Amino acid sequence: MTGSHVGAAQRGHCEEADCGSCVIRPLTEFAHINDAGLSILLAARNRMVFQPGQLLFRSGELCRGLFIITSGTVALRKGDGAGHSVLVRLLHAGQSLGYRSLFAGEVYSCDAEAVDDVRCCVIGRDAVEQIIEASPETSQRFLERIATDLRRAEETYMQGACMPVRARLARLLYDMRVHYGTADDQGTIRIDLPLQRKDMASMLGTRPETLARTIRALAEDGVARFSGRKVEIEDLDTLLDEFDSDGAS
Amino acid sequence: MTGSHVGAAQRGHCEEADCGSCVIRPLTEFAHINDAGLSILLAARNRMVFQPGQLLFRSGELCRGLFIITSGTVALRKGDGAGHSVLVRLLHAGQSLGYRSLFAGEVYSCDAEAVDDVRCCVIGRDAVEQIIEASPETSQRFLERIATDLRRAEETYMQGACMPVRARLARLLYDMRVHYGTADDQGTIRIDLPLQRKDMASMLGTRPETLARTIRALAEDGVARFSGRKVEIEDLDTLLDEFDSDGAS
DNA sequence: GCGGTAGCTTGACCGAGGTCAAACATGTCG
DNA sequence: CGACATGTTTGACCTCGGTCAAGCTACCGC
Repeated sequence: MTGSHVGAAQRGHCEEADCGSCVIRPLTEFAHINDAGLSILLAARNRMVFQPGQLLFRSGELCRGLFIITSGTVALRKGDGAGHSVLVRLLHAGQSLGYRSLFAGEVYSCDAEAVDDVRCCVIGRDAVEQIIEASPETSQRFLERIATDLRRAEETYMQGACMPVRARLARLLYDMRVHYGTADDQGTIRIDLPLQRKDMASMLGTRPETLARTIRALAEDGVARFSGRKVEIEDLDTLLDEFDSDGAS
Repeated sequence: MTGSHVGAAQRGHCEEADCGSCVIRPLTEFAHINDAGLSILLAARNRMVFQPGQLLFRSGELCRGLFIITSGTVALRKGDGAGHSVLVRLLHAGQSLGYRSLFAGEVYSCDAEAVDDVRCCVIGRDAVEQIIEASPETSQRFLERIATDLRRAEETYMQGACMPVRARLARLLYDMRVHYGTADDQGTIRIDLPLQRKDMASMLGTRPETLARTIRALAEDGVARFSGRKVEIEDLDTLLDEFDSDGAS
């Protein structure tokens, strides 16, 4: 996995001269734009690379445009005035970011931080407007996207309000399985967590200490075995029970 | 209260035959549609009235279309599988609802409940699509709207995660002041809360008992005086301090 | 008036999770 | 390799807020 961004992968995503043949674009809101839109996109897109920890943008800045991740993972972080900071969500290849501020006409409300090596294309806000004008169904895609984000945000809020940390952790693992997990033939799931404990904690709206304790509790109950950033889950159903049936053991 | 929707109030909002002269429309996402859009709107809109407690739609239903409130207040409620229910937000005249499901192409994720007597116009989803087609800048308005909602949802989430109930209550009062408050010449603010305690509590992500205690605490500290659904706030600054400076007294 | 029914408030208790501090691991760099 | 910094885990403690149960208070119909 460590070598995955040389060779095929590197060549795979938008590293070609042409957006038209980019393997990432079909995953984005620009999947179905017409030729007029495509040529605006091609002219405007600006490739960038970020090291782990670097910020794509920071809260309070004016929205320069739209970022489209072509490889890597980006974390959206929101800090309250005081020390507290919450990791709002993780974004992966094919997902765009910055659209919220772009469409609301507001400054960024989050920091966007590269979790690993991140490559992305940046499209200036004027260009985005032109593309939408040329290819109006693009707004539909963005409406869809934000509307889904909104539901998820509200669900996350609910979970924070009425589920214990343990159930939220179970759900987080369940979700991480998709992007960072593999299953062997016994059905054992192995997840390679992309985050350190304190970031996991801030995704769950809790502290590293509590997370550590919760992890131990899960381990003691045989739900999941943790070792550093690696997790092994023997049986997915036991994990599901953690949040389906309200954590009642 | 029972007689309030006869006479002036009834005549004021969209009770005319014509959407063009509707005093509410300029507040909505359809403020600037062209004549083509306007005539689709007029043909499609369907006026409805709801009593307090009635549901405009319920979670899980297919999205029939867009609701535009012309008078009254609507509460969006979200319940988890178990007994828990959270009041997500309040909506007022000029605001639309149902757009999240409409654009995401999902079923409703919340119950929408009339808080008081509510009048609204319903526009079928096909009509909304046609209006957007006729007047594409309408999508911009909706993008703006949802993007703002998303930021607010994320802020609410943060607050729940890292502010105590007391600070959240202070902020809620501060926000309610806009719609339900008046200020006299001494600067005393009087708010007439639209909700009963249990709904206030569910907006704050807490229980009525805790809310009652918090209310008492605020009263004892001279921040706000409560009496039933009436609140008096002598000095807005003391209220602001409650959440600006992290509730450190 | 008077009982009934919601809603609201209070008290007593308890538990999940936050905080502080210290030990332990895991790097990474000279 | 050892030294230092950074991340993780543990323990001890405490507080905020949830829960349960009991009074209050208001409003409503009779």
